[in-house]
Amino acid sequence: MVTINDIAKQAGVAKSTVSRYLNGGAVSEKTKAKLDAIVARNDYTPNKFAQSLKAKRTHMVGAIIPRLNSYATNEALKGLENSLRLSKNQLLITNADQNREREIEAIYTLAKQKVDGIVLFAAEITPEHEKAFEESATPVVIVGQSHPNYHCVIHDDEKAGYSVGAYAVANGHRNILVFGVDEADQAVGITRRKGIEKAFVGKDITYTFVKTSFSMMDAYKLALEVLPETKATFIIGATDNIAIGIMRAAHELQMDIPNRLSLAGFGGYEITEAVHPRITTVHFPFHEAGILAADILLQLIEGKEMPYVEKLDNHLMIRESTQAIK
Amino acid sequence: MVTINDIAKQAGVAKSTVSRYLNGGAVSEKTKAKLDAIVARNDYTPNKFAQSLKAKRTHMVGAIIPRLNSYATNEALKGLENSLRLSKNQLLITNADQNREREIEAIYTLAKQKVDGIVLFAAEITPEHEKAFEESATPVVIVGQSHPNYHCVIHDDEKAGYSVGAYAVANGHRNILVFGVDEADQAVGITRRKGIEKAFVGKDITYTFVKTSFSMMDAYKLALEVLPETKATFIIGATDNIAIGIMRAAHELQMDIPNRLSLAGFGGYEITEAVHPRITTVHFPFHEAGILAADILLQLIEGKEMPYVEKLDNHLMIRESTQAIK
DNA sequence: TTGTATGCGTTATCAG
DNA sequence: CTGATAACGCATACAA
Repeated sequence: MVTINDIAKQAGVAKSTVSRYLNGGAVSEKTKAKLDAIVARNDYTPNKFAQSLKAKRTHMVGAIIPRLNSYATNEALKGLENSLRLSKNQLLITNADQNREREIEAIYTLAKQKVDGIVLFAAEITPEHEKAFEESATPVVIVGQSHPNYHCVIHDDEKAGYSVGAYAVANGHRNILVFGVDEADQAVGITRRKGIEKAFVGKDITYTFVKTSFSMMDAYKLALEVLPETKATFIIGATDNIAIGIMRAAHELQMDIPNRLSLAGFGGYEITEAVHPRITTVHFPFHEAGILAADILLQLIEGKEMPYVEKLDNHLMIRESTQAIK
Repeated sequence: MVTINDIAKQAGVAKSTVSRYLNGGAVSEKTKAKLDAIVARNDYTPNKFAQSLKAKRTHMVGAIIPRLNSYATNEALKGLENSLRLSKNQLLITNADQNREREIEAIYTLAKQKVDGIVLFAAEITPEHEKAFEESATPVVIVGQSHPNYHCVIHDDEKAGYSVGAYAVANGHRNILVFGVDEADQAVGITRRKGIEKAFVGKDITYTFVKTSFSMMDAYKLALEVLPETKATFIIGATDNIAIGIMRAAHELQMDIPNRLSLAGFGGYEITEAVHPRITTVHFPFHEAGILAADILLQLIEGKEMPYVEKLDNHLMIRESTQAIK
């Protein structure tokens, strides 16, 4: 490995001069030219670890994601990585695989790696999370959930829920079935649901709520039980994945979508456009969420003050899986 | 930040003793007990950078992936990360976003970060790749493509192709349409196709090949053009994504699957089981590929010799999207 | 503008 | 079994 010392020797100067040259300090034109050549010839690059040891700045930021194959986090990750790359930072992705302990562990691991900041794609913020953040003393941005003590990038889940609920009502549906998730997930389990229900207030709607998980397969199985008995004409899945699980069950049960049943989801995943019929859904700006998270984190790392909550907009996309009651 | 020096002072020993204690060297029971307490109390952890500076070993390995939302790479990544975590290594994921330049750039970036090794999920290995690997002098494992100069974990694509081709033939299909991809992707574009075609040799098959990309949308658009005219009774998509694109087009064109058209794909993606009808496909052990890649890389880092090619098996999963000719 | 000296936190060597 | 010391590669205060 070629070090700053090798360069200094070849150039016949002190290594401190080379260091200055590298970091934009005062160097004479002549030595600068000489160093230009020598550095290029050896294609020398400074040792990041030696630098970090001094500078206390690693130019690495960690991301903790709940699982790898989520359209939402993947899109956000893309935005995040891109912004980070432009500002010469490296993204370190850790997959917690839906496991809370691994999520906490990841915070500590990343802190040990001395990342400059952490982006957490969260379902839930527990006291253990807070403790871990406390101890690691690292700037944090949370994506997808809101929390009073941390900087958050969130989606307007209440609006999203309301859009779908109001759309169903406006199209004459009076019996509506919702496949939701546990309240542990604040954004989806509580806020989004609240938005949906708000649309029903004072409207004489028969409304049923059943609880499932984020898994396509679980939604499918539950739908297989629930659908045959339902009188509902409009079904809302709390995510597009859930909607797809429901759709599969409906197909197998020969319940035509949208004639027998309207179906809507949330997310705007690519796959909702590839199935038949295409699924009505709410499009969330996941990519922008990633970019925004990078922005905020970078500012935080610089020591700047930032607003605690950034709420992103979303909009309903009406497609063939839903129709008005005749 | 609490350092080895602080610990040493508190314990009234030399820091070298603490270091030995930390790294399993010879320490008396008494000082060991004392250090146990002090280290715990301060919850001291060694500074990774100072360690890396000495050890020339960062315990980080880099993964370069072509894109984030690929079922295949996500599964492999999961296996990879898990194995790495068990051996106390950190995974650094870099998304090249289908861009060859960014792929090359990533190799250099990771090398600068001094990762101990690199796992490349590749579509194609160009001379630039080779050059980058050469210069970075880092152990490399390539997943999904084979190359004579590097350690590779590959799938038996020829067998996979043959399975599907032979299945179609055995079920009486005589006119077969294949949606393939460019030959730049050796594994899918050449080997897999070769396997398919091998099954047709000497069988009096009318065989048509059309070329598309890996994108679901592209396959859909192409299918919309090609399907109306085709006399084929069996369609093979080179990946499950392509198959899904074809399926959407078939739905829109009111061509019933499987009665009018049998449809098969490759991969075993979860989504093939969630659509209706479920798609016949070849299941590849992506997760195992990741685990195996981690294994090999770790050995390589230790300086051990390893076989250059590991080929993984796969098997056909027959589902409702295909049926025999009546 | 340049060079010298020192420290960052750790591990390894070697003498005690 | 322990401690002093050098070394890893770099940045910087200070002197020249």
